[in-house]
Amino acid sequence: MESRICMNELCGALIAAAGGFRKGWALRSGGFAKLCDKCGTVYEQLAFCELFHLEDTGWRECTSCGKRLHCGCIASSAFVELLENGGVNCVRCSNSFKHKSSTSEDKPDECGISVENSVGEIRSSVKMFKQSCDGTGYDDDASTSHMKQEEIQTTSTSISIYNATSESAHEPNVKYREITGVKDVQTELTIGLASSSSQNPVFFPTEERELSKPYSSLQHGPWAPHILPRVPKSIFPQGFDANSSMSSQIRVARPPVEGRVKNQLLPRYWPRITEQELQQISGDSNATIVPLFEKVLSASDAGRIGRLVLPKACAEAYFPPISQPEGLPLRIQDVKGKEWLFQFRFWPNNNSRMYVLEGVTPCIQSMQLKAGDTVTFSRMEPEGKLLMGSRKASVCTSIQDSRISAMHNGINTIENISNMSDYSNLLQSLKRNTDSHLNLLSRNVNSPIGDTKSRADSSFQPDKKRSRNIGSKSKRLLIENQDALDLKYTWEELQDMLNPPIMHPSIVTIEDHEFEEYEEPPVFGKGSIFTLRSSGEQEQWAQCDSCSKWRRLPVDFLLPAKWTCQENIWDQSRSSCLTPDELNPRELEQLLGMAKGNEYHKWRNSMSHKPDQEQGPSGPNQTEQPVATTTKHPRHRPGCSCIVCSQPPSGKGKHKPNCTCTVCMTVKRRFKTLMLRKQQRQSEREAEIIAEKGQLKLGPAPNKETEVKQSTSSSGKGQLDLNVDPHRVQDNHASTTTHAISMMSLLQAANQPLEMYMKQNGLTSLISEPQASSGSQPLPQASPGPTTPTVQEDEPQGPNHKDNGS
DNA sequence: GTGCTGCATGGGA
DNA sequence: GTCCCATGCAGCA
Repeated sequence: MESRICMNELCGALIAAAGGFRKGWALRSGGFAKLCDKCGTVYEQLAFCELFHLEDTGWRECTSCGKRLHCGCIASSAFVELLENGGVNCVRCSNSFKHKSSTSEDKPDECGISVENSVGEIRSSVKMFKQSCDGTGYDDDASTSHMKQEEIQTTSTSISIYNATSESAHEPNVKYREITGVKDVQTELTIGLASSSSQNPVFFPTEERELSKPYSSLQHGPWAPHILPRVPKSIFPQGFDANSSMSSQIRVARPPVEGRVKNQLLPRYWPRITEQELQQISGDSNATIVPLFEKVLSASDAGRIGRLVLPKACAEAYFPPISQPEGLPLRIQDVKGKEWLFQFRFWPNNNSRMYVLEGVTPCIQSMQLKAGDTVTFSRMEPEGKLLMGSRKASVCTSIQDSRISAMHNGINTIENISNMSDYSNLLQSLKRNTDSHLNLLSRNVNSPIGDTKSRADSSFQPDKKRSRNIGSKSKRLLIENQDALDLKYTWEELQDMLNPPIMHPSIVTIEDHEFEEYEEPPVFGKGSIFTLRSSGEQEQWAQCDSCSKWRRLPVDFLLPAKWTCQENIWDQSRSSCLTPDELNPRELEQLLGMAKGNEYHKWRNSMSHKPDQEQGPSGPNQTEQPVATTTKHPRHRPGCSCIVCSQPPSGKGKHKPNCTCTVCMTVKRRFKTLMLRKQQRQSEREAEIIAEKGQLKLGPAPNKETEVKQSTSSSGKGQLDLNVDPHRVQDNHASTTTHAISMMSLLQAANQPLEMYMKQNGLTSLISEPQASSGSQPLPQASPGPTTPTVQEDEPQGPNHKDNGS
């Protein structure tokens, strides 16, 4: 058994992991402490404020007004006012609590909290504050303890779990169990001390504690300070500023002031929850909500994988300690009162941990969250229940966050923000901000209904960290790829996308720069869906904010934030909410289905580039088939002819076997061609074998590579025909021994733009409509093409290719 | 082929 | 250089 010297230099007792920490006691607040039996030095303690709170625990209740005071940890410091003498004041009645010191002889039956720092630093210390508990709070007069020390002595394993289910939380005799095997225990309110394992006990004196070490041995020792800035009472009357102003949001989420920098939560995790949101969460109950932290959902968080990566510091500070990667099941209640069960666990990662909540997908979907939105974690007091809220990445927050970001960047102060109009300030802040930040905003402008790509969503993240994501991973974003180019909106373009609610701004001159000042903040356009008719004509569909019906609008109409049927000036017959939907349910479903993956910038692209007017699926019975941007591949737009986009949809909505749409016909033809080619290769091999046999007699066979080279050059500039006309293939079979396949030629064939191919081959458009050839690369009407698509888009093309088969 | 799981990788602070 | 964490990805079911 490993022995250790007591870290208390004045003590120096040799303490064994097995027996040295004989004295352990549970906090009513749900934590444990262990101390040297000789000197009383506490080695590990869970400050209750940093974990779940049990009902009636974790609080001090003002004996005068009943207002619950918190111990003063970062998470809930809103409720205390520090006193110069180290005490805390009830912010309501100013009744203060005494600072009680303790000695080694004065060991507490249960842990209390003391405030021992006159400059606002609160330390949770077992030694210095003796309190008993009567179950209603922390009352010095209480003499009874529901927890007998004998019951709670830690053993050599030093691992205990305080099974704090709602029932047991009130029971005098609280059950304990070993942490091993607790995975199956649903520990909604489990408080535990993941102390050092029996195999590897770790104890650190304060100075040596490293925050990267497991939770158990860190942060929650008696010396672990929860440092708070001293907050003037006047600005902090109720814990949270009733005005959900930016400053109040920042103030609510105070980080530790100094010292253990690593222990500080990064600003991006500070909860910016507003009073309004708090009320929404708490509902009608009298419960107090303690905002813990928040996180902007990344693409992975919001993805289907169902794992929400938790900031390490937050996870370790506010979630129960876990010592095994499997972690614990965790119940978290959403704002609707629905409880979700997640698995809170971690992955070992570079000598550290990555904390994740698993199984969040249903919850994320229920909240209709996507990347870029924010999830907030709070704790309901006194129950200690974990709560999960959310905030959409709305324009408002982005404006606000932009301000915050700008301020963080030293761009604007609160003062000059207040001096400027919101709009002007936003513009100014944004304009001065990085291009990426700007682009992030712009990319989401007028984004259509439905899920957009997660990357785009994540790019909407306002703060600096998030904004840098867009360009961080080279794999994710090559600057020259199409997506990146799509991001390159100019500032002027972005301004165009802002739809000020009134059209006549007043002009304000600030530092020789003129700004348009609007009475109301700018809004981004309402989402809409862009479709392509069989005629090639683009149109826009917007949903009435009043009746939710979808109306057809001109494609170039920029929607305001709110739009109703009454504003449908283009179609008087449908300028009333009483007018039925233009689309039948099926069409509507189709439209909405296609909204997924549709993105403004793609529409914009198609507008600016005068899109490739290739037709989507359109048959004789589909006189009007809206074509949204493809979701198959992020770079592809309607009409993209690449091999990816030509594939039939997989999964839901798969085309029927007898479907004769362009895509299906293409695939069928390709398949046929592929089979023919396979046969052809087989024939080639056979012929080769025969030839080789013959060569054995006549002489050495030509190098295969040479053969390939020769054959490639003879088959039209090295291009490969994946979709050669079967008949021609048949006809030319005799001479196709020269056809060879290489990966490069396959790729070339697959990437051959349809338009180029058609142009080079003098083929007509795939669609019969004349508009279809009005793309950026007009397709010559070399011959009166058939009205049914002539699909040969993948035939091999060299720049001078004339005839594939011959 | 698809989805899940656990870990690895690498950019950025 | 260290740490965090978003995401990639191999292995597996």
